[in-house]
Amino acid sequence: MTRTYTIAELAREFDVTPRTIRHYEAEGLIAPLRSGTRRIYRPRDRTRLKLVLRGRRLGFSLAEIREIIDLYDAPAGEAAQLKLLLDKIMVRRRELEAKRRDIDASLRDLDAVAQNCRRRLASLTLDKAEGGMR
Amino acid sequence: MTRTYTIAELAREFDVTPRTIRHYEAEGLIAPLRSGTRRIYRPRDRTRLKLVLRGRRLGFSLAEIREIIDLYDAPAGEAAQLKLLLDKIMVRRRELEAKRRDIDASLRDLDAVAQNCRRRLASLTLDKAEGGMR
DNA sequence: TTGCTCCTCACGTCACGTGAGGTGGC
DNA sequence: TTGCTCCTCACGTCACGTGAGGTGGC
Repeated sequence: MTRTYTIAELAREFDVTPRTIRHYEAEGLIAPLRSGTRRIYRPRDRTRLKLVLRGRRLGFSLAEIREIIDLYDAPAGEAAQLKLLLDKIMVRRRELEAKRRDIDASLRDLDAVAQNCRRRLASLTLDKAEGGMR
Repeated sequence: MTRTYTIAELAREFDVTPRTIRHYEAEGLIAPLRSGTRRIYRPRDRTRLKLVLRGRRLGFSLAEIREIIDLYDAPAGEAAQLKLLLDKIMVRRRELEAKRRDIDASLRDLDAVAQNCRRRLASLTLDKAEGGMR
């Protein structure tokens, strides 16, 4: 008897609205059990939701997220199939690395502004001290 | 006399549609010059567009992107203002670091699937070789 | 005049947000 | 019965996509 979750529990845990979780189900990304009309989420549903939300935070569309998650539980298959799967994985890898470069560039820009900010602040404090010495 | 760009040139360079660029102008994120009805983009407009697109690739909303870009050319201001600016910068920094953790987690997952994939592939090739030896 | 590039509506779409109104078990 | 949580429509919004129809300079 493994743990289950209600929609509100998952919504709270991942800080999204129930509507968002229902939407992912309507799009076929999650498939919880039902007890009458209520949805029952198993650990694997929770894991899937987690993956979807991580993809969303990185700016992927739901269609892209679906393809990425499909890579995780792709059928074993033939050698040709496995090579194709490896190719797809490598394409996604490169996309993620490109995103990381974007992040690093943004961090560099922010740090430059922050440094400039601190210099101005230091010189302001200095002026004030000199004013006091006059 | 510095360089200028047409909307089609920028659209090609950054691989977006002209509509996207016009939309950012409608939202007040870029403000190109006009020659009659045609838009004329200066280097600074191009830089702004670049920043907007980088923010978009990272999944920020246009409202967030506006706030982030505003951090770059915020007025000098008083010490209190500067401290507030530094606070905002640090908030954004933490957001970016969280995104980087998401990326690293995704890369680890993908690499695990890829490794598994390569193992299966290797064992398949081995089976084939053994088949030939029989 | 013919192309080409640009323009402004304006409706469609994707990923939800946000109520409106109704149901089911402590 | 009263709350509480869940449900299903269904319309609104944000960030554009995608034509439709019209204009201006080689």
